[in-house]
Amino acid sequence: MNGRFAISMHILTLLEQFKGEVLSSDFIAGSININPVLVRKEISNLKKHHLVESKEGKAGGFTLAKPASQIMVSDIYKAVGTNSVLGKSVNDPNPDCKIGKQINKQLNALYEDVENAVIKKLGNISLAEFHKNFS
Amino acid sequence: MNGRFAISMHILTLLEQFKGEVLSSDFIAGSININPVLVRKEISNLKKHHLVESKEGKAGGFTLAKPASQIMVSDIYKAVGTNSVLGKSVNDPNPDCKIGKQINKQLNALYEDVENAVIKKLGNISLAEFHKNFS
DNA sequence: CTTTACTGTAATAATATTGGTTACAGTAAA
DNA sequence: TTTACTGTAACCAATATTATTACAGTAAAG
Repeated sequence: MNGRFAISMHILTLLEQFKGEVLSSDFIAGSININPVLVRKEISNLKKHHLVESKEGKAGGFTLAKPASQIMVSDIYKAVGTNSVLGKSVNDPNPDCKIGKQINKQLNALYEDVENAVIKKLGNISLAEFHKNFS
Repeated sequence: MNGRFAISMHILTLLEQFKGEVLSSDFIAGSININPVLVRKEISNLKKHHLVESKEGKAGGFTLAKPASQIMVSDIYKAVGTNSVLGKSVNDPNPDCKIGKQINKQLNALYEDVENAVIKKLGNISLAEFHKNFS
């Protein structure tokens, strides 16, 4: 995976920290230390998954779409949802080989198992709980 | 993660399938459909972790270093051990922000938790069991 | 109604990571 | 001493990721 999960977590934790306020992409980018456009792109995705709401125009910006207690870290993980935990099985193995012929299917089954374990684990933690760790 | 875990799984499953025989990197590469040098590179790592043994010279090649029943998929995962399941927290966040200052520490704790869940899951499956799925 | 401070998004450039290839020294069987 | 391998280094190509620029659209505030 890439750094997108970390960015989404950072964004959402910030929004919880400043709940009640509307945060601009510039402000958020300043905390993460990345380009504001990346923040807007990432939030565009979080909006699609109903985790964040935005307001356009002057004094516009972002807020959480629902209470942090109702956002599970697994929701964030699924929203970011890039590639699998164990990587991709991008190879195009030899179909004339018994192992090559079936390896992708078997690996994908394994990947799915692990993915579910991860989601279960992250489903135990809400954004509110994650945020409580910040002293 | 990248495709290295898939490659290692493929290599080890092949070695189990042809146990008793010594497989060359050319043969293995033919099944995976990648370059033989990549196979040797990946096996170089598996050797370091005592999962594979090699024999140099003519008629040389590779074999499993121990019975497949004694190799857990978690061992393979740990051997490949590239980056974390949830990605990296490569950002260099703003230390003047309460969230930015602590986010990496908090994310790393989360990552470790998830990593352990994955290892636990993969610790239930041996290479022998994985190989049994191939009909 | 125009200025200001924002979002939204496309297009592109820079950088990092990953995978592929060539080359060749070293080894051991035949 | 030839042959068929491993072991690695060095380099190149392909791909993925992240950063930047640019600008249209929106809404509050004067």
